[in-house]
Amino acid sequence: MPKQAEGGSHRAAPVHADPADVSLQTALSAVADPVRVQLIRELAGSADWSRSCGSFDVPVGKAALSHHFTVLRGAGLVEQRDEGPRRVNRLRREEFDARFPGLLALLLRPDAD
Amino acid sequence: MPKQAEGGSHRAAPVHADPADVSLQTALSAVADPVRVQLIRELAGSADWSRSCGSFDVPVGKAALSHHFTVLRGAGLVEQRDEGPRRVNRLRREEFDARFPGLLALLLRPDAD
DNA sequence: AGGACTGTATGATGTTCATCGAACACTCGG
DNA sequence: CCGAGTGTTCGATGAACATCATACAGTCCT
Repeated sequence: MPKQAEGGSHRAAPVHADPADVSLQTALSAVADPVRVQLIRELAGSADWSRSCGSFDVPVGKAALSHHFTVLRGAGLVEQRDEGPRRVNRLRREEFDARFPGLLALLLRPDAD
Repeated sequence: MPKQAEGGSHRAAPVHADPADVSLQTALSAVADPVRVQLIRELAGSADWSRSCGSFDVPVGKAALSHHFTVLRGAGLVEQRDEGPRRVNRLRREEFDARFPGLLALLLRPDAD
C-alpha cells in the first residue's frame, strides 16, 4: 500500500496541552531556557511541519532535545505530528499569542539576548 | 540636625541594572519565579516609593525576600532607594516596557496563573 | 528479514537556585 | 547609649532540572 491513512500508526501520539489551559508559570518557565528559545526561533524561521526534531542546531544530545520538545508541547508552544519515522513540528503562533499576547513576539526579536 | 542631605548615608547603595542592558535571558529568568511575580503585582498596585521590602505578603523569610529583590533589581524591574531604616521600591514600568514591550503587561494580567 | 534512521524512556550525574537560620550592619527613637 | 526595627550576608540544605549514556521502540528501504 502506498501511504498511511486511518488505523495506522502504532506509535504513541505526542501529548499536547491546549494553549488556553496553560498557566503563566508554565509558559514563563518553558521560555526561560536558552535552548528552548533557540528552538522556537529556528522553528519560527521555517515553514510549518517542515522541521523534524533532529534537524535543529542545538548543542545538546538527543535525549535532552526530546525533553525540551516535551516541555514546549506542555506549554502549548509547539505542535507535533508523526510523519513516518520522524516527528515534525509546528509553532503554534496564533493560539499561543491569543493566550499570552506579545510573549512570542518578544522571543522572536532579533536583538534581545 | 533635622534631616539627611549630602554626604549622609553610610549604607551600601543598592546595585541597579540599566533596563536597556538587561538580556532577555535575565529578564525571563527573573520573571519565571512565582514569588517574584507576586512581588511585581503587589508593587504595581501601589504608588511609587510607598512600599518597603518587608511590607509584601509573600510566603518566604527575610533572607529569601532580599535575594528576590536583588534579582528584580538585576533585571531592571525594580528600583530601590534607602529611606531611613527601610528600603522603598518602585516598579520601573516605562523603562522595562521599553526594553521588553508587553512583558510587564502580561505579568499584570489578572487571569493568567 | 535485516539494518539505518529517528525519537522516547530510563537511570544517573552535576549544577543551579530557592530557601532557611543565624550573624551582622545600619537607622532611628527613647 | 541601648534597643527595636529593617535589611543584607553567609553557609548550608534540599529540590528542581538540564544533561548524558544507554537501551528500547517504531518506520522505512533494500
